[in-house]
Amino acid sequence: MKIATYNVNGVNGRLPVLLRWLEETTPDVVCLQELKAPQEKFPEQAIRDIGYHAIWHGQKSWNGVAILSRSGQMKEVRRVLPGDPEDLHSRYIEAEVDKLVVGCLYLPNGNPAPGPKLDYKLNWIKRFAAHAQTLVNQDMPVVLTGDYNVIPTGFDVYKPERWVDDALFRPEVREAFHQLVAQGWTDAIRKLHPEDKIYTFWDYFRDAYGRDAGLRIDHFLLNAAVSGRLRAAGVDRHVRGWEKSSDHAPVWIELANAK
DNA sequence: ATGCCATTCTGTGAATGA
Repeated sequence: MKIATYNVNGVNGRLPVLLRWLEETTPDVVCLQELKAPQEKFPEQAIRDIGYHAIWHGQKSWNGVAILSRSGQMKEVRRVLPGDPEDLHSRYIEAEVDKLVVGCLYLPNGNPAPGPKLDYKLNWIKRFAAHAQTLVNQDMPVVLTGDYNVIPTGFDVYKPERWVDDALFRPEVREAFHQLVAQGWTDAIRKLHPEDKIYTFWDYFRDAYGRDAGLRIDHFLLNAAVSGRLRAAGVDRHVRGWEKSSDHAPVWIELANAK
């Protein structure tokens, strides 16, 4: 089965691109981030018309996450990240689908840093790590995917020295991400492509895509119950080159069927 | 250091993004 993640940067403004990509690649499960649409403005019918059942948690103007499934048998587990009832951002949704637990996340950006946005980001990672700790050792296969807004290493950015003070690459952010992974998660893209330069985001500015000045910030973390089924992983880079594209490209993995 | 571009909306610029 194929699972994909895509930060769409506006699900309604991006709808033609999203539908074209879904019809072209037909992933079984899709996690979307940055819907930038209130709950009632999610384009459910257009997505249903091409064969996907959807659950989503919208928010006006910002954030927003969704999970799509072609099998249609999806059981929502939660639509908020536990740990802070005051946090109203729509940044996490989790479901059981096709005998997997799928967590779809949009981790806070954190810029400008330092400052309250970086503090919010670090606190969000802490809450996410606490939740991930409850999932990592389960017998159930778990896939946590989305826009992590973290550049894991200097190899994951075109010019690391330009990013040292940025909230996507600051040492404390990288350290928090590495501690999360060290719970026992597999970074699926890097696992299968340890030597390749792989980016998932290219800024709209300065022809970043044309210069391949990218970042790897959209990730798949797999627990041990599923990591052995990982068969392929990649980035649909060409989608970033389409007219009216998101600044992110879709990222995907393929899993062998369960024994 | 800033702007570079693109999204959304209690809009016509501001806030946000990475």
